[in-house]
Amino acid sequence: MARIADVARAAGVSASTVSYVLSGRRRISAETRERVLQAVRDLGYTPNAAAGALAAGRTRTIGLVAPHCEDLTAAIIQQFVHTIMEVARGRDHDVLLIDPAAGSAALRRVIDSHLVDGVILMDTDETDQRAATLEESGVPAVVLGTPEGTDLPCVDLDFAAAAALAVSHLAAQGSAGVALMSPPELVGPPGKGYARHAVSGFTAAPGPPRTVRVCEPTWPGVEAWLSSVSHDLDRLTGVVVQHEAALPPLLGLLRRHHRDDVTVVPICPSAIARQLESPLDHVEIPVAEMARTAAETLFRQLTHAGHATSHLFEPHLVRAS
Amino acid sequence: MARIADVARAAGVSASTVSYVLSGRRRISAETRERVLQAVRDLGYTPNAAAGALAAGRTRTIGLVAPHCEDLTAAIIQQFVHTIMEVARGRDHDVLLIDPAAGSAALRRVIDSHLVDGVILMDTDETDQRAATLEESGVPAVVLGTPEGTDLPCVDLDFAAAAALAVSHLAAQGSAGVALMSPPELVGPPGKGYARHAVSGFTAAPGPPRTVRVCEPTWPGVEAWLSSVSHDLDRLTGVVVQHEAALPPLLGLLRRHHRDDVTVVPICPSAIARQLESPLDHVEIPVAEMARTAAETLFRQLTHAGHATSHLFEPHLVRAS
DNA sequence: TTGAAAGCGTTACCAC
DNA sequence: GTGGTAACGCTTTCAA
Repeated sequence: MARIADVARAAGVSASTVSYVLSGRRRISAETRERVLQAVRDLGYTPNAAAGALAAGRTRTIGLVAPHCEDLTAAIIQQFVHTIMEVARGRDHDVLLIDPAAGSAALRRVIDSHLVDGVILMDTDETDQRAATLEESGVPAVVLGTPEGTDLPCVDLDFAAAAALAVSHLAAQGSAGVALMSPPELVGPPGKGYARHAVSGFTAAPGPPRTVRVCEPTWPGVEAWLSSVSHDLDRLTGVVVQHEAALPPLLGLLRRHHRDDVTVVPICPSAIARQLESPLDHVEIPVAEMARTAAETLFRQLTHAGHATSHLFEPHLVRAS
Repeated sequence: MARIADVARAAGVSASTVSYVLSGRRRISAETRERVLQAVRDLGYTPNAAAGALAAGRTRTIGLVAPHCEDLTAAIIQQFVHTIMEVARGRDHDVLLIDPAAGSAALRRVIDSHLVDGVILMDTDETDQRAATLEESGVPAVVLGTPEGTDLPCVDLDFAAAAALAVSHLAAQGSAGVALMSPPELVGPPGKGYARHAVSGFTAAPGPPRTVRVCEPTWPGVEAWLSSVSHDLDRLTGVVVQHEAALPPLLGLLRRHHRDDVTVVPICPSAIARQLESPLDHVEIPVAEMARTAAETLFRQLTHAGHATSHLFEPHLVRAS
């Protein structure tokens, strides 16, 4: 494989000139540049990443801690990962996976060995050790979620507002009693911020009587959940669902029990709402936008070395078309 | 951050000794090793990955091309990715994501810049350009699926046998007419090998009358599919499903139409079969085992530099418990 | 059992 | 506008 010296020789210039042509960090005469680029093409030269990283002190790689899940949520995560990779590639960076199960140690190892220039941490807890580790390490980083006690830039949907929006949508339809179906991640410690935020937004919003219950994402789990909330409320007419994986069983069971008086408003990505048994009005989780924002917030730190800011997305209601 | 020279100084040895202690590639006296390790701990030394990669000519990183999907299949992919990462970490390697949408060019770039020591390519077509690129590049690699015209080691489930097994299971129950629900990926070019293999195994197996149709993974899509196959067959009593995302709508619609005379046998991971409306006998896709095998096949090439062999998994029927 | 030193292939500073 | 060259931090051969 050709090295930079080979290209330099072929083009009749020095190695540094080749480097500058390729990086564009120096003015090079048009003729010289053309000769160099021709030599690069002729020899099929591709710079050695390790050598570049060693010399320049940056790897052009970002680390990504993505959670591992077994249900419909996996599709969301993938969307996220994919979008982040898109942004990264657009800036000539690569993406290294960091094991979410390995916690702070994995982060420390990857950072200390200088494998990455920055990190995106998904799926943070309310008190997230990894976020603390990240902050203390000093690498550029962005977290998804709203962990407490960190100054790292966060990106998240405003889940309190999202739940409130769902309630007001149901209230406007004249709902008599509304239940929030929360994911098991609500219960901690450590709990997930988004679950807790949704509960507070749900509870605080004006409207009909309400109840909140956690649900297992299985058919029997949803069946049990339904009977619980039916006890909690005089009359159940609306369900706010913050638990994608439970949606197919919920819709199936409501239909089976002929409960078409119950309106379901999920808080979920539109891609998931579209795959359901019946199209539903929903509060959208703008996954791609959030991922893009997270990635761009990271790159802002990598390039301008400027301070990055958090971004809390406003929820929007998407009507079933 | 401490460098190897700092550790060497602190331990009163040379840098090479530190390197050897850490790599274990040379016998070191117990006392020296202890002193070195102590210094490593004291200074919090972590070797610089780029420097190591440059000097040793290997990155301890493997590349992974994982497909991007929007439905239930995403959970399978994640399981795969997660298992591969587990194996990689067990061998002190990291995993770099390679954009599946960027085709051969992405592979070439990653390989030519020596970002990775080997590659795992998922979701190959029957005639896969990327597999060809990979083979020609000469890097250690493993592909999932059975692309034609490559000598790269392949890992896959024997989908022909899997479909045949599903048919024989239905035949044993006295099924009168069986339909295969194929994924849209059946139609090419380029088509997916697994879809084509399933069709041939399905068709060739002895048993009741059969029909094969492709299905869109939506409720209307499945509705349309059901009416097509009902025309094809005198009497539909069994469905072999090679299309995870279509399972929830299929089960929902069969129930809605009170077709409990129809038995559904999916070819899918057990994790997915378990999340369904009703537990189903299914032909298992052993995702974790396949991922593990793929990763280990790659590492066999990385370490022994020996020739790796393909692995076609025998299908097994898993009964709903 | 250990050390010295020559690379590995870039980048970027300092000259010209 | 271009070239020389010293890093970057490690691995590994050669010598002792």
